[in-house]
Amino acid sequence: MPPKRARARRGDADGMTVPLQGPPEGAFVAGYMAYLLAQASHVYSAEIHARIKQTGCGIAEWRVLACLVDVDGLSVSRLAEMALFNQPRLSKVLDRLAAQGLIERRGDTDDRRRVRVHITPAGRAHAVPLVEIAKAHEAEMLAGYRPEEIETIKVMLRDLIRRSLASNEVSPEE
Amino acid sequence: MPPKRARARRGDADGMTVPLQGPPEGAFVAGYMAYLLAQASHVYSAEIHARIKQTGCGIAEWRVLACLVDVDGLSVSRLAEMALFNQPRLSKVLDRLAAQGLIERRGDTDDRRRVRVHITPAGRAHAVPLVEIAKAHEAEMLAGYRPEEIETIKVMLRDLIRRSLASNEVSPEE
DNA sequence: CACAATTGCATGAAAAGTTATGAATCAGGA
DNA sequence: TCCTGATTCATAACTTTTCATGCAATTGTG
Repeated sequence: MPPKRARARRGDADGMTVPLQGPPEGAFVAGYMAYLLAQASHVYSAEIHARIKQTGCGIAEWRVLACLVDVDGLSVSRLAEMALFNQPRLSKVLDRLAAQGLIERRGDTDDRRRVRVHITPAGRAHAVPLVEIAKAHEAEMLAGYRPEEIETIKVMLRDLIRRSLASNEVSPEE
Repeated sequence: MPPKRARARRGDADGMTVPLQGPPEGAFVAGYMAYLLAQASHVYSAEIHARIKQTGCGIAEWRVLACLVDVDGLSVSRLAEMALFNQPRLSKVLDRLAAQGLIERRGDTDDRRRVRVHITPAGRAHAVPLVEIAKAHEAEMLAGYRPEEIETIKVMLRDLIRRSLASNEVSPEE
């Protein structure tokens, strides 16, 4: 057992240090939506990432497995979208997961260009406890909120996501 | 000038494809806060990242420069916190920025372990237009919201960030 | 003051990610 | 059918990030 890093703040299994305090007041970034979203994602997930890593699973691998527990048999590119990876990166993560026997690639018989990704029983056995850890973490993190507040936040985020996707779809001007 | 990828949806200067639609309804990840935050950050920033890259600046470099435009002369570790990098990664980004003459490292005279990072005039000249691009992007992205809605979202995010930092600080229950 | 512990940063080696491209397959006309 | 263009995924070459560690400076302790 490693000697337990002395007095580290939590959420740094990757040596990542979480900000003690954000940027100074009045700074550009402090009011910049893209920064707030990135910071929120970063600090909110720091602890769960640390816990996942402690199990020996990488974060990229965890994200893919979590998606596959939800919906199995996606094509590579759709899984990449869902896991927020570009396609070549996902291909390499899949290589690693396949090497561990956690996923399996199967050719699509209808469209033989396509490869469908399936989680194996071993993969599911690996992933399910991680999902439990994630659920427990979420419960801890949101313990200070009332249920309707949580719902409000999630609705707002989904709305922002929907609008962002809409913006990104519009024809590249010119 | 490169032949401009055909018909790409916006926000993929890095070959990154932005989801057409999130995960399926009822999926675990669809309701999982960490995922929503990551997805929101991802899709919201896709387009601005694409624009920044088109200028020839990398995203990591942009994040550091944006921070330095806000507050110059931070130490390496504090700048790393602000830019959401771990320390070795920031050190290497700084190497690249220094090689381009955009930043400068100066030893702290009080504490000679410390290195203070300063943006150079060339760095500022490089960064300021990028900040303008970012501001324009933010205005576009949030054009559909009323000002008080935007404020509400930002307040909620800052609150979530504050609470997350607080959670991360508590002694590791063990 | 001497010495152990800590802090701040850099760095080498290994791992992972990105970019550009290619091979295979499919789809839509002429 | 044959050809052109698009789609899906993998991969090679290159770049970046990570992990572990080392060195130097500072702090705390007796």
